[in-house]
Parts: sequence; structure tokens; C-alpha cells
Amino acid sequence: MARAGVSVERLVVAAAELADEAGFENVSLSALARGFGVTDASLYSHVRNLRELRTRLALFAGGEMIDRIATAVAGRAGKDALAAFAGAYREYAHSHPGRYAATRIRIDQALVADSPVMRRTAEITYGMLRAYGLDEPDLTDAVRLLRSTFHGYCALEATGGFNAPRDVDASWDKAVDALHTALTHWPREDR
Amino acid sequence: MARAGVSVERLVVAAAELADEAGFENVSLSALARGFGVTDASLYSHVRNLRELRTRLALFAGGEMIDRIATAVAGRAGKDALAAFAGAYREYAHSHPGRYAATRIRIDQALVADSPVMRRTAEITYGMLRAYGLDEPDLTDAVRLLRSTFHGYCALEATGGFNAPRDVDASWDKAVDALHTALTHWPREDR
DNA sequence: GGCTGTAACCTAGAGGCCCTAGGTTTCCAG
DNA sequence: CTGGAAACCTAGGGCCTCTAGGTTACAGCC
Repeated sequence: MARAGVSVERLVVAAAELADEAGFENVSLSALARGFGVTDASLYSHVRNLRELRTRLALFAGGEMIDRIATAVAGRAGKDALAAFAGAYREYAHSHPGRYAATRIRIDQALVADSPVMRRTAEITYGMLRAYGLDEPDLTDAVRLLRSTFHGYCALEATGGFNAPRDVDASWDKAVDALHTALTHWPREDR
Repeated sequence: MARAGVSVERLVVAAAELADEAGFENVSLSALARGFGVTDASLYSHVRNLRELRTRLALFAGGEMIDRIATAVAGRAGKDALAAFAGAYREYAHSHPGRYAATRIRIDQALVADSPVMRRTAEITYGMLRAYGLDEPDLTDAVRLLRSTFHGYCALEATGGFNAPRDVDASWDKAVDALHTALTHWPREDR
């Protein structure tokens, strides 16, 4: 019988698609094996275990996401860049819920350091904030604030956290506006 | 043999403790049954299924959390109230990571409506914002912004999302400060 | 075109989980 | 004291992860 031709790369891509369709928590080696017409045991020659697959998926999705954000932010500055970043972030979370969930798992610090994804993400994010003229440690504080709000909003949205009748897109725009004012009136020590 | 004396209430409390120790995703009926010295099948006379247990845990934890927040906020207004709310929120997420994770699952809308937890949470949150003088829909937008940032920060923190050397408590305080300025300079339509 | 090694695949099986069906025992209320 | 509800049990199916060890396809080399 001909081989299925499984590889780590194809496995990760299949996992990404499955995650978006069935939810990240339902990504199983068994289900992926079925999709490839192969037994689950066979996959262990491509991937050490489920944990490793999840980690690879997280890095894959993280790279995909930051690429889109980078494209959106390119050539913009200040509020324009902030809005573009925010829009691309939420757009990815919406269109790829399973992959987005994957990006949020805890990853072995050693693996993170190896991957260029985190460095790139930091570059883009800090770069976007350049126009606001913040210095460390305010810069890191601001990055944390933005990431928190963006992630929190998408996470709450995804689990049905917003049930007031108010339009969620409008609230999002307002949140981005509010973050912009927070950045322009950043609380300094000398207040 | 004497009975173990399992009840829904004891089950939920045990689940809460297990969640904090082993993580929310590791709360299983099997593990709880072991803890009670009972077979897993026995638990199905107390709880319909794992889903229901999780939902009950979520409502339990949500009630516990909003109680602490309410106590912290009581008698305060404006920035004071905001800081107290934020502090109590993060304190709960830190001291009860498993329970906190439980509060963030998607819950059947019908069950939510039955429970007073959500109403109480809304009351406290909107009440805390009273001093900022916002009207709808800005009020809802502001609530969503706060919840997003609070949750996002705690979630990122919990999964090791902040690895810069900067102290996470200091960043949190800055974030709360920044939210305060965002609320006091809330972006109106007429800008 | 045969040979050979490696990687891709397989079967078998242990162990954990959720959940159902149906039987037994405890214990309280009448 | 007794009937019945509720608490508990065994047995078993289905899905999952992961290991051990055996087989087969295929690429590269003589």
C-alpha cells in the first residue's frame, strides 16, 4: 500500500485546520491520524507527543498572525498604526479561532527563544508604539496593556462574554480609541 | 460499607480545590471520584455530566470572585474604586487560578440568566464606573474595555506571556493608571 | 536491476477519561 | 419495621495518549 506521506509540516497544517473547525481543545493525534488515513501510533514518528504538536501549532499560528499584523502596520504610525495592529489582531482571532487559541498556550521558554516569532512580535509591537515617545519601563508597560486588552477582548468575545445588546465592533473601536488616549496621556511618575 | 456522602455542593467545592491544584483542564470526574473514594459512575447521580460540573464550578467561582471584588470596592469611588476592583480581580486570579479559569468558560445562556452572579457582577462593575459620568453606550464600551484588560492581563500572566524583566506588579499598576486616564478622557463622538 | 538501510508505517496493548445500563445496598420517613 | 428513593456498584463501549516491537515501502548505491 502506498504511504500517506505524513510530515511534521503537513501535520501542523492539518492541526491548524482542525483547530479552527473543531476547536483547539479538540485537536487530537487520533483525529489527525484518521484524516491522513493512518493509525495514531504512526504519528509518533513525526512528533514526540501531543504537547510537541501543540507547541508547533502555536509557533506556526503565531508566525502567521504576526505576519498579517506586520503587513497591516507597515507604513503607518501613531493612532493609524495602533488601529491597524488592533484590526489585524482581532481579524486573525476571528477568522482562525483555533489557531488563535493555540498561540495562547504556555510554551517551553527554551523553544520560544529558538523561534524567531517572539522576537519579531516584540519588534513589531514596540515599533508601533514608537510615535508615542515612551521610554522604558513605560514602553514595556504600554505593550503589556495593549496585548492584555487585545487578547482579553478577543477571548471574552470568543467565549460569549459580551452579551449586552451593544455592537461588539463599535465597542472594539472605542476601546482602541481609549487606548490611544491612554498612550497620549501616559501617566508619568511626576504627576 | 458507609456511604461517602457525596453531594453536588461538596462535588463543586472539591472541583474548585482540584482546579486550583491541578489546573482547570485537569478537573475530571474520575479524579474527583477517586478523592471521594467512589467510582466515577457514582457521580452521575449528582451531576448530569462533566459539562454541568464545569458550569456549576464556573458559577461558584464567579460568585466567590464578585463577592471579594464587591467587598474591595465598597465605599470607594472613582480611581480609588477602580484600583480596588482591579486589585481584587487580579488577587483572585492569582490565588485561585483554576477557579478563575473556570469563570471564563462559555456557559449556556439560559443557565446564566437563572443565576444572580452575572447580574451582581454587572451591578458592581457599572456602579464602579458611576463617578466617571459616562452614558450608554459609552458605559458598556468602558465596561468591556476594563474587563478585557483585566482578563487579558491575568490570562497572559498565567500562561507566561510576560517574559520581559519588568516587574509585573508595576506594569499592572501602570495599566490601571492608564485605564483611569482613558476613562477620564473618554473619547466622545464630538472630537 | 538487485541490495540495503532508514524511515514510514503497522499491530497489540496498557492506561486514563466520559458516559450508559442496569443491579444492589443503605438509610430515612412513614 | 418496612418500603422506596437515592447512593452506590459492576460491566462495558468509545475515544484518547503513548510505548514496544515488528513489517514494508522507497531512495540511493553498487
